[in-house]
Amino acid sequence: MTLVPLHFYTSSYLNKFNRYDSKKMYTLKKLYNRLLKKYGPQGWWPINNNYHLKDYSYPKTKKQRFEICVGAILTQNTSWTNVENALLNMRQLYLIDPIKIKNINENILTNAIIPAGYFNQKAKKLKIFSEFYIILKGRIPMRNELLNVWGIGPETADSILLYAYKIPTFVVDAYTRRMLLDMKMINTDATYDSIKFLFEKNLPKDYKLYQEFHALIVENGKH
DNA sequence: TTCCAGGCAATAC
DNA sequence: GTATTGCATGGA
Repeated sequence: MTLVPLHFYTSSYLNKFNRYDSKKMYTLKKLYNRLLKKYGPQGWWPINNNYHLKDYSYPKTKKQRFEICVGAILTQNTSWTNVENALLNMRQLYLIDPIKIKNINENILTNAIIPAGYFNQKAKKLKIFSEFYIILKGRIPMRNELLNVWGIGPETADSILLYAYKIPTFVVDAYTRRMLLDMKMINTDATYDSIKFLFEKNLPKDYKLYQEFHALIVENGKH
């Protein structure tokens, strides 16, 4: 399977649906096109409260990369508006920085992220993740390394890899599962990894496509 | 008032 | 190994 740019997924491409595509592949591509047409590009991951539509060059700086990681942890089971308020507080304290987070008094950090909910747990998670991040020294983490960090589960790990590091790994969330269940493409007992594999097997490994697809699924889930 | 959001770890069975 | 429970704010 060749790498296909985002623009390739247009209705004209679907009209030329070819016999080498599997049924699942066709279904997923059709789903993607339907969502993209309905909601338009989503511009994820938002950086500094800014959605960069059709610009897949982010993160542009190390600070932006780390901000995505922080946001991915803060948004666990929490609405993004609450996370934005927590990030706002953190920016005012110059806390979008792994060394600052590692060294700052945990109570101050906790206080800053109160709007994000689960603040005691998340403060601890940010501390632990920051130490891990510092040790990386800029190296791209392996998925298993991320999963071994306390507080980082499969969705957070994949979000970090996909949006902070542009690694084409598909992010599965509650909306994704619900949607595929409705489409009868999976059973209720499908594991996270099996759902992730379903997308990765049937779509080109294109980080732009995965970034947009996951964001569109979330947007659709909100409706 | 109740329910749930861009999950995860700990505990129970 | 799978099912349940605690974590917590803010908006609908």
